[in-house]
Amino acid sequence: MPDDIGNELPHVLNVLWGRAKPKGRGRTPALSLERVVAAAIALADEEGLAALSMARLAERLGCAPMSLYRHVAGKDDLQLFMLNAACGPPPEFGTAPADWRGSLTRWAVELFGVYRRHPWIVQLVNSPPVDPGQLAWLDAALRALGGTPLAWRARFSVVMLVLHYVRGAAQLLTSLSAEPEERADGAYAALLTELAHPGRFPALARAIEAGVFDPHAGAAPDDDFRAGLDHLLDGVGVAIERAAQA
Amino acid sequence: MPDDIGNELPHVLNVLWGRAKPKGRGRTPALSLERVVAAAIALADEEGLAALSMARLAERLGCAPMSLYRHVAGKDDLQLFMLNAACGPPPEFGTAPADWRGSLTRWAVELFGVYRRHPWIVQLVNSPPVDPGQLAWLDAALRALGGTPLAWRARFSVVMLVLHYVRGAAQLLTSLSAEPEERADGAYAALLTELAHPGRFPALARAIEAGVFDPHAGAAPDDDFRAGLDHLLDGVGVAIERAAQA
DNA sequence: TCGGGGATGCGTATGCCATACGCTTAATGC
DNA sequence: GCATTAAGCGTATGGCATACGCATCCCCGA
Repeated sequence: MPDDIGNELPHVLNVLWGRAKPKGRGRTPALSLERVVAAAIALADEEGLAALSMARLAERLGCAPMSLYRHVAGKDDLQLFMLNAACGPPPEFGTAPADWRGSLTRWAVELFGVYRRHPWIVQLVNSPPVDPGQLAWLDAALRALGGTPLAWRARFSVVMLVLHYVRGAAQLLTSLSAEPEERADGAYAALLTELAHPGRFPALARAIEAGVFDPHAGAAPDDDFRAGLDHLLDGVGVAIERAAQA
Repeated sequence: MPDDIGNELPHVLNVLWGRAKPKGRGRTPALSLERVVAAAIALADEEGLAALSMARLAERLGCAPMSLYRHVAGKDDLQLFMLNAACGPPPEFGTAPADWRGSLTRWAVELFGVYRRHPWIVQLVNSPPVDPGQLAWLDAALRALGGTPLAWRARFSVVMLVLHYVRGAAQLLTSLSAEPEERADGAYAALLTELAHPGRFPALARAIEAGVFDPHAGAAPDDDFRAGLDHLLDGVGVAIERAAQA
């Protein structure tokens, strides 16, 4: 009886998966879960996750702080809903696309865009995904590898590899470009030049000299992301060839 | 005059980089920065980053909460010191080791160990590294590639690739195994089986069936980590061969 | 047409949190 | 021994999440 399990699920999950019963009685709601979540996402986008408090969210919605708790059980719940809504639908491709590399690249680039648009997502992923939004992305990535001879465990490993890369790259780029107004654009590069003396950190000093941290030298950030992704997918290609020969 | 720049640095950085002047006068300190940081690390290790508050830290040290502020300027400062201290020294290898793959593997495995021992590190990296501890690791990874024909920018890209993978893998493993006591070990797998119906998430459902999320089936977590790392380094190898031929 | 059940909106209160300010205390060097 | 200087910390403030309970208002059945 799988439905029995459903009854034991936390209420958040039942709502997320559309299992909550409609109520239809009582006072007409001025707020809705969707409005609350959308406002929370907008607030986090604009002012960062640290600025997201129930009080400030209520202020933005023009209601009292405690009103929010009629729609979300607590701040953790709210963040789960935010996560589910902010990632949006994954790119579409069939169950076993012929071009795994193109599909996975598209997946990674779009996910990168999501993380760049909503940088707070990276900060609040502390537990494995349980919402339909994130699981849809996971499913899409696994489907991108559907045409390859890899075993399921290997496919999962590859997807995690790409996911971690996308997350890390987005986080790095965000943290580098999000120095608010206190410092100029290349402040980090200048700071490193001052701190990383060649005697102590020879390789780092050479890398800095080469302009690795200089945002204006070299390629655009998105190109850097693509280059790293290509390295990564080269490795996946090796694994796929190996699996095909076995 | 580079020393002028030093005077403009935030005080935290001067302390981190050993540029703070000794004082020598006044009441003998009962606390020390080292003791405060060590206690904070222990607290975060044992009870998680969320449980780290100035009050609880003071309690653990047997002092009043406000005493801590004589050694750190605030909680952010404290966390920077924690980051610097917790990562420890990176593995040793020369400036241009012959075996880049072995060196980088060792680097990644040891860093993975650090993240597993101090899971909170992953949660508080929001800005680029400015402390000697983290920069030493960065330098070591760049040195691991010292014998390859890659350009500096490409080396940096590879290091970031590996770094992101290590971070992500550690975070995933921690979040999967850290379900405190409320649920059994394979609870997440069971939950997914319930939620991810094959009609909606075909690939995910098949992956779950294949036991991807089952902690007892298949390889040990560390082996999974090594397998993913090998995929990744295969890709790096491709890039290195390409650079050698050019 | 009109109660009454039921959910909504929210005022109040509690307890934790970081931390600014300034007083007390004690060690150093003259 | 006394001035100087920094350490330790008591108190207070303002923000935070959120438990609890009441007032409000709407749908539904009579």
